[in-house]
Amino acid sequence: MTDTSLQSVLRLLQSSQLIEARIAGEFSCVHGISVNEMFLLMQLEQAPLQKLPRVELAKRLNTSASTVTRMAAPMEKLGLVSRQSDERDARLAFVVLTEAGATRVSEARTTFAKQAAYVFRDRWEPEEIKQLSELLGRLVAGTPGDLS
Amino acid sequence: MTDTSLQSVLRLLQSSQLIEARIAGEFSCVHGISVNEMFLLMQLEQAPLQKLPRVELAKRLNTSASTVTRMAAPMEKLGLVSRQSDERDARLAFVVLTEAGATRVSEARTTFAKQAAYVFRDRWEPEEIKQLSELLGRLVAGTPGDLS
DNA sequence: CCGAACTGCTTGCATCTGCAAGCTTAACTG
DNA sequence: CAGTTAAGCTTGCAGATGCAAGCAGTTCGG
Repeated sequence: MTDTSLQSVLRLLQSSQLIEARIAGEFSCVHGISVNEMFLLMQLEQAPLQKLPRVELAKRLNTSASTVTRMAAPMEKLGLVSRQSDERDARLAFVVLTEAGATRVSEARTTFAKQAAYVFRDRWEPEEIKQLSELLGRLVAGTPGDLS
Repeated sequence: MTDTSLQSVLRLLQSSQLIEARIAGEFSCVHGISVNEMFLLMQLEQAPLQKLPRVELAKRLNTSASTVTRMAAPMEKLGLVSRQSDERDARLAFVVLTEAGATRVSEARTTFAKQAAYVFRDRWEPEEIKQLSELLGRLVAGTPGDLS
């Protein structure tokens, strides 16, 4: 008799790997950015002023500050984000979404949505996808970086 | 108006990151192996003869052959798996689950199950967890490495 | 029987990531 | 006000991973 929670988490991690592997290659070829880079842009897009301090961004992406530093550098060269410091607190270095970044993330989301739809192609009723979305929503609810 | 498939996949990837981050540290401290190493052992455990060729193992773990080679090496030194070649086909190098490996994966699964249960602590009805498990089951169904 | 194509595995290289240490700046304490 | 502590960011180092190349062994076609 297998534990239900165990089975859920196993399947969750496994399906996540599966989907990412299926999506990642084509996605980055089309848009020149990785899925994680899109996530970064989406976090900025969602922020009130389209900008966030690096530490805050790290929390929302479930990653470390050093990773954010290293992700932002090449994206800055591409002009997708820019750097901005705070007048009050000279320690803060905001990552700011540029217009080019906003355009890019919009295009990327479209591609991503198509790939997501393909994951559920046939065999899935709209109602079931909605159900899955709501259940997963409870797992991410209340976390700092809740997209969607 | 957000697309439901998009939302589902976003939440799926995000919750996967979240859960892995929450679980990984304690897990590897307790058992001396990573979650991915446990997955490798579980694949062997599930195989008919508790052994698999490296390429097959790679497919089931959704990873590359080189990763399997590099994961197996240290685990062999720990005595959790051993290497065995095929009499008929000298190219094949099976990864074989040892008794020590079987013991370890059993212990690890127990810890993992506790951590999985903790993910759903309060706010989740057993029925909901089951529902989530079944929906995710449809995503992994038919894939070569379906655990659970 | 022999060469060509293929399969399974390993290894060099590049990339991504986290941790710990270090730097700069801010806040707190006596 | 000075010294200490803390916060934000970056960087050196180590570990994990994928791709492409290379090697060994098998299979297929003539």
